[in-house]
Amino acid sequence: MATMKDISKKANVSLSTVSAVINQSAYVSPELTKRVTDAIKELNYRPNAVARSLKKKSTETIGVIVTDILNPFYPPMIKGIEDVAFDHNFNVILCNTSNEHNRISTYLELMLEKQVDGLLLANIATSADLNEIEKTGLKYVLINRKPPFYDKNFVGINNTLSSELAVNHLVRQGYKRIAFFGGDLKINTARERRSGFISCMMEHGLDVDPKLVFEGEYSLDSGYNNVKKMLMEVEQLPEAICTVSDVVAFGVIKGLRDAGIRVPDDIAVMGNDNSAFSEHFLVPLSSVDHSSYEMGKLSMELLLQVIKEKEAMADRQIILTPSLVVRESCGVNRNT
Amino acid sequence: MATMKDISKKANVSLSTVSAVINQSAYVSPELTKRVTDAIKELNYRPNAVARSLKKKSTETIGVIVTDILNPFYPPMIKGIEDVAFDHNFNVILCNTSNEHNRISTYLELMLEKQVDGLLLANIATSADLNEIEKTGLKYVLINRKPPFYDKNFVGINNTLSSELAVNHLVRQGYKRIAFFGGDLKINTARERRSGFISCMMEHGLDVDPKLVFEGEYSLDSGYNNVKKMLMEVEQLPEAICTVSDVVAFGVIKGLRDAGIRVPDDIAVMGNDNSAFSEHFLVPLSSVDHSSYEMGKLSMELLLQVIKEKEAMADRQIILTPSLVVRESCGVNRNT
DNA sequence: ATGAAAGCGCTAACAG
DNA sequence: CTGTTAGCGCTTTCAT
Repeated sequence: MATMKDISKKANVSLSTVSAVINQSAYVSPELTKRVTDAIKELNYRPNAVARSLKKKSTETIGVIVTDILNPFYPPMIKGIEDVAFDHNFNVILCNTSNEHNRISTYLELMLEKQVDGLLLANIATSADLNEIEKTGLKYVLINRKPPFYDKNFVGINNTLSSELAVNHLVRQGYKRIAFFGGDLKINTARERRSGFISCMMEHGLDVDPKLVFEGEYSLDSGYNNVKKMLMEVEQLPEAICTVSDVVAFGVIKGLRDAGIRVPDDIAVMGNDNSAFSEHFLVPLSSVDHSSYEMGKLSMELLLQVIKEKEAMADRQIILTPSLVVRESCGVNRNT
Repeated sequence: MATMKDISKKANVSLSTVSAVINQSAYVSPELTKRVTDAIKELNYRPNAVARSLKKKSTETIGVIVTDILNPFYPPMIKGIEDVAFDHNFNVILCNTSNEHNRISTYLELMLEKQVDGLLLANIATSADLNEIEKTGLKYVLINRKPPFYDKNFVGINNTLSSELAVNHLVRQGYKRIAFFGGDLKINTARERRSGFISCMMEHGLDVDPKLVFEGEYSLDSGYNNVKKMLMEVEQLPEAICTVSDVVAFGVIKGLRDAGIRVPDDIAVMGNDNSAFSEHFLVPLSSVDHSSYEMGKLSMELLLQVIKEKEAMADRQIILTPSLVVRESCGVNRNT
């Protein structure tokens, strides 16, 4: 690879002149400029970003840490991140922990060593994890989940509202006895969606049967297993099931099907997330869209601001508004 | 951030001693070693990978270029890549062209500047693209698709066989009049799958009606539109449809459904890819698994070898064997 | 076995 | 306006 030195020789100018034309950081006479650009072309010169980074202490690279790229929630988010990174000539180092929690420390160290300019982390839910992140001293923004009392840079979604949208739809469809298939209550999104469900039910003057409120995980298996459990333990089945996320809804529908229960004819099922595939699922899933592409985009834009700002800027929490997506899994309005 | 210099001062040893203990590149007396490691801990020192890279001319970073991370084909592949990268302390810079073909040049330049140790590129199908890649002088391996006459490092799948598996299954189910919904014939995978289909049909002594062989793209819309076309143009519908990929099959099934044609009762549909959601699709899709996770893994392993080898090593083409996955979309055996 | 010093390719004072 | 020079943080001969 040609270096700046090669260019300076070829063009018969000094190093700083070469640097000046490359970075347009100072006026250079048209003549010298041409000599330099010609030499660059001739030698097919490309600046060495590693050397530049060493000097400038900035790599124009950020790290993105996600738990499982196989989860359909992530690809749109990553695309959003990558799109704005690309527009700003930043690169994205992808770190996929594959749900192995201990990988995160290793990634954090690697990112530190590689001198990334910042970090984007999806689904950090515990103070312990947050601590590790803080210890790196890197700039960062959290996405989607957040640890207790977290009040720094964040972009997420109004989870309470997402449940309300779901319940309202179900109620409008005429369902009254509604179950909730939730997630891990250690995670704020699961807590908020659950409480949004309960309060909205009360708002409608509807009972929530404690036997019909399940905890679980954000996984298909969790939905499937909780259906089994419900079928065993509950004598009077619900008319509708409100789930904490689409993947859970997928599991629920599978479980119901396996038990010979039709969706939506016998029981309606509502998702939450609107993941890529819900539209094409066994039974097209009504859901609540969280626009994870937008989340990715906004989080990267926020991070970029944080990075550019020399002085620490005020932290910001961006909360997106979810929107209802009606498909087939909750049937047709019963009232009409 | 603490630097090696800080450590050397604190531990009262020379820079080279510090370097030696960090890299275990030379014997250092236990005593000095301890002084150094203590200092490292005390100052919470992390080596600066940028500086190291500048010196060593290697970044332990590779670039991965894909066309669209939203395509369910990619996440498993990327996961495979990332998993082996992680095991070797490599990082992955993700480049998502979002199907904007011109983005690829920009990414290539960025990767060059960032001095990545190598490149993994999925779905490079033209000689023009290949040329651009070659011009960078970077080490690379191609995944899945390949340009005409390409005989360098590659990991892909036996596309001919994938069609044969599909046809054999369909024939075994008793179908005789079988359509083929293909892809863009400029792409080798589409060509190979198509010719695999035709030759396997002939092998079985079955006619292939030219009106029942469609070109298209690897997209849902393509499948959908070709169904419409078929419905308009063909008087006698096929008993089964063999598709070039799952997304096409998705479109086909949607199109058939919209026309009131049931799958598999009226027409059977076979996928090819076995993408993540096929199992949960409207009608669970029978398909041919390409194990894209494995492809990702193997390609990264191959690239790592290429990078480690000082002398150019012989190029290698790894062709994986697909396997049949039977679900519901091709119905139950008609012969029994 | 340890240390001194040169240099990776670039940027940014500073001088002229 | 252009050139000289001193590093950025690290590795690696080469002496000692």
